[in-house]
Amino acid sequence: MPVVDARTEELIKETAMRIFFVEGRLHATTQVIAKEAGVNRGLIYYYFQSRDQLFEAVFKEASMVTRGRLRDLLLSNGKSFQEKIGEFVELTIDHGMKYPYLEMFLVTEMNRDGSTLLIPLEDDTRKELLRNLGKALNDEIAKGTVPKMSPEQFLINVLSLCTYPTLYKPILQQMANIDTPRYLKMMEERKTLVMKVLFRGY
Amino acid sequence: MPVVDARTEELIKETAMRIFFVEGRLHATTQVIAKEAGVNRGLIYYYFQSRDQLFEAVFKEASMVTRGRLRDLLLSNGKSFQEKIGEFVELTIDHGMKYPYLEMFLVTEMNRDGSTLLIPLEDDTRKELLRNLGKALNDEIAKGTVPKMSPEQFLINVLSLCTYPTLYKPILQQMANIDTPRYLKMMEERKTLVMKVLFRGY
Amino acid sequence: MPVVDARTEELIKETAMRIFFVEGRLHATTQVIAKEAGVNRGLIYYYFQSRDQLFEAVFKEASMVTRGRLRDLLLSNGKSFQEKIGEFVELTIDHGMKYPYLEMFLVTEMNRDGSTLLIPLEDDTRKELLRNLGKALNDEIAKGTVPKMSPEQFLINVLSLCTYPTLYKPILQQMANIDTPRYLKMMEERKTLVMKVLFRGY
Amino acid sequence: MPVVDARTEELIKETAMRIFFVEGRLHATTQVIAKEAGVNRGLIYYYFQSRDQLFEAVFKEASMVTRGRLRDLLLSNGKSFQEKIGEFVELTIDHGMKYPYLEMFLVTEMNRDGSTLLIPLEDDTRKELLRNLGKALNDEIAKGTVPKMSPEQFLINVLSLCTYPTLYKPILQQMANIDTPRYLKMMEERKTLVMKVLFRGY
DNA sequence: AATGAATGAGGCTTCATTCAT
DNA sequence: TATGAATGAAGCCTCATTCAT
Repeated sequence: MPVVDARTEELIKETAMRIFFVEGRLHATTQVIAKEAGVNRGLIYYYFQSRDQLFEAVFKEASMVTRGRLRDLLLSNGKSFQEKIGEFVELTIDHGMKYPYLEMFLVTEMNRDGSTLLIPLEDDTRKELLRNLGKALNDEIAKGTVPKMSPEQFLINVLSLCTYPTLYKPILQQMANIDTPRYLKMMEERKTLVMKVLFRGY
Repeated sequence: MPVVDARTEELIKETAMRIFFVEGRLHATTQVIAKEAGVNRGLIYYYFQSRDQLFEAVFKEASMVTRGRLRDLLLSNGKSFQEKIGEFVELTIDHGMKYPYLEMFLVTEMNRDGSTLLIPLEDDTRKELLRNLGKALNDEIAKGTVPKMSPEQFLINVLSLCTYPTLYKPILQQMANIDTPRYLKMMEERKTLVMKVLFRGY
Repeated sequence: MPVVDARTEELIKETAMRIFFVEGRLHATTQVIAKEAGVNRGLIYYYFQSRDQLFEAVFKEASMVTRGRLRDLLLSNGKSFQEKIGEFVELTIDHGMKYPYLEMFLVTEMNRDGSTLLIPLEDDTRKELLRNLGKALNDEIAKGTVPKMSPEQFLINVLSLCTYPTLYKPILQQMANIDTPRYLKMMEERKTLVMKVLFRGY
Repeated sequence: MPVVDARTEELIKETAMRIFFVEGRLHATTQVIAKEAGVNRGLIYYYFQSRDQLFEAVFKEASMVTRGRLRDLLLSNGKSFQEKIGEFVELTIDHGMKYPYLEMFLVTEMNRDGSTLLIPLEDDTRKELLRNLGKALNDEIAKGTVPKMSPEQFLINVLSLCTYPTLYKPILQQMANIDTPRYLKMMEERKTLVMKVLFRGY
C-alpha cells in the first residue's frame, strides 16, 4: 500500500546525503538508498529521473554552502584579513566534519572527463579573488607574520590544513589511536592551531 | 600477438599501477586493464586470482616506499629534527606527484568495513614514533620555532601540507588556472615553503 | 489546468487515436498519451481500466467503418460489380490515408496468440461474400476484363493495391523523393488507376 | 559449465532471425532469445554488444538479398522488361514467404525518427532506376500492355501485389479459411497471376 | 601460459498499474 | 472526477570470474 507522504522526496535526498557524503558510500546502489530511506526504488526515478541526477541534487545541495563561502567571505568588508581567514577556517573545518566525503567526491569527480557537476568559477571572479587575496597577503608578508609566498600557495595551505583531517579521519584515528570524542576535540583545537600555523604571532 | 614472456605478470602490474594510481581510474574493469596491457583478460586471474588481489599487489608495491619512510626517517640518527622533517616532506611530495591517486584510494579504502589492505602499525612502534616525535617537537616549541601543539597535530600538519596538493591537482589547476609545468614548479617550491610554515625561522 | 469536462474520455480517445493510428507510435506509453492529452495519467485507468482496453476501444472505433464496408458494399443491390469495387477502392484508400497505421497494427495483432481484438467473420457471412464475389468475378472473367483467378486472389489484389501505399508512405516518399502534397495527389490518382489495373478496359 | 562452441554467434543470429522476422515477435526480449537459442543471456552482449545491434545485424543480413535485387535486376542486360519484372516478382514473393515480418519491421522502422538502419538509395542510383523503368514502361504503355501510369505507380503496384500477401498471411488465412499448404499454393500461383495483372496479354 | 567463450550476479531504468486523497 | 505518489515486474546491460582448449 502506498505511503503517501509529501516529504518523500526530501527523505530520499537526506538519506542519500548521509549515505554518500557522511558515510562515504559513494557507490551505494539505488536499491540500498531506497531501502535505507524505506521507500520503493522506483520512487528514486520518479523524483530524480536517474541515480546520477539524485547524486547531483545531493551534491549541489551539500556544496552550495561551500560554494558561496570563499567568495562571500573574501569579498566582505569590515573584517581584517586574519579575521576573514579565521572564519573561513572555522567554516571549512565544520563543513568538513559534517560531510567528510564531499571533498573526496570532489577530487574523484574533478578527474572525470566531461564532468558537468563542477561549474568553474568565472574568470573575472577568480582573478578578483586572487588579487584581493594577494594584496592582503603582501601586507602580512611585509609585517613578517607570513613567510613570502604566492597567493596560490597560501590558499593551498589554508585548504589543506582544514580539509585533510576530515578526509583522513579514519587513518588518523587508527594511526594515533584516537576515538571519536577526542577526534572532535582535536578538530576544535585545530581551528585556532591552523591560524597559528598560518600567521606567526596569531 | 600473444605476449609469451615471463614478464607478463610484471606488465600487468605496471599497467594497473598506471591506471589505478597515476591516472586515478580506480574503478577500471579487468577488461580495460587487460586491454591496455595488451594481454588476455584471463591472465589477470591466472597471475592474481582476482581483481582485488591485483589491486592489492599494486597498492602494496606502491605503498611500500611510503610505509617504511616514516619509520626509517624518524628512527634514524645523526640528523636534526628539522633535517628529518625536511627529508620527509621532500619524499612525500615526490611520492605524491608520482602516484597522485594512491592517497585517494587510501582514504576510500580506510572506510570500507573489513578492509584488509591497510595493516595498522603495531602498537609499540606507533607509540615509540609518537614519543620520539613528541620529544623533538617539544624542543622546537621551547625554542619558539613551532607553536604549542600535540605531536598528532604536528603530524597532521606535515601530511596535509604535503599530500593535499597532489590530491587536488586538477582543482588547483582550474581554480588558479595553472598548467602542468607551473604546477610542478609550485610543488618544488612547496618543499621549502612547507618547512617555512612548519618551522618559524627555517 | 485540470480538464474538468465530461469530454475527457473522448479527449483521451482522440489523442490515443492520433498517436496510435495516425502517427504510428503504437508503443506510446500511458505517460505520453496522458501528457499529450493534457490529462492525468490515472484518468486513463479511470476511464479505460488498462492501456490494452484503451487501445482496444480506439482500435474498434477506427475499424468500425472498415468492418462494415466490405459487407455493406458487396451485399448491396442496384450497383454493378465494377461500381461496387470502385467504391470499395475509394473508401479503402481514403481510410488508409486517414489512419495509416491501423493496417500495421492489424498485421501485428493478428499474429499474437490469443488475440481477442479481431473477431473473425462468421462462417456463413464469409462464405456468402465469397460466393457472391465469385459469381460476379466469373462474369468479368468471361467478358475478358479480368484474367482468370480465384475470388481470394482477386480480393488480395484489391486490398494490396489499396492498402500497401499507406503502409509504405515514408518509404515511397524517400525512394521516389515525393513530398506530401504530391503523395496525396498520387493516392487520388490511384483510385482510378487501381480500377484500370483490376479491370481491363475500365 | 561453459559449452564452448565456435558457432554460438551464428546460433544466436539464426535464432533471432527466426524469432524476429519469421515468427514476427519483434519485441522478443534478450532473455527469450537466449533461452530459445539455448545460450546464456550474457553471450548476446558478448557477441553483439546490445539488443539493438543484434537486431541490426539480423536485419541487415536478412535485407541484403532484397537490397541488391531491385538494382541488379533492373540494371541487368539481355532480359526483356517483362522478364525482369517476372524475376523480381518471383524473388520478392519467395523472400516474403521466407521472412514475412521483415517488411513489417521496415515499415515501423521507417517512421522512427533518426533511424539509422535504412540507408536510402543514393540519389543518382534512384534517378537512374526510375529513368530506366520509365523508359521500358512507356514502351509497354505504347504497346497497350499496361495502362498509362507513372513509373512510381507501377512500382507501387508491383511491390504491393507481391508484398501484401506475406504481410497479411494470418488475416487471409482466417478470412478465407485457408490452411498453410493451400496458402503456399496460392503464393506460387500469384507469381504468374501478378504478372497477368500487371501486363495485359502476359 | 594463454585464449576465447561462457556464466551469473547484480545494477540501472521504464512502465503499467494501483491507491489515498 | 481528478491527481500525485507509490509499487513491482520486467528489461537491458556490465562485469568479475570460471572453464575448456
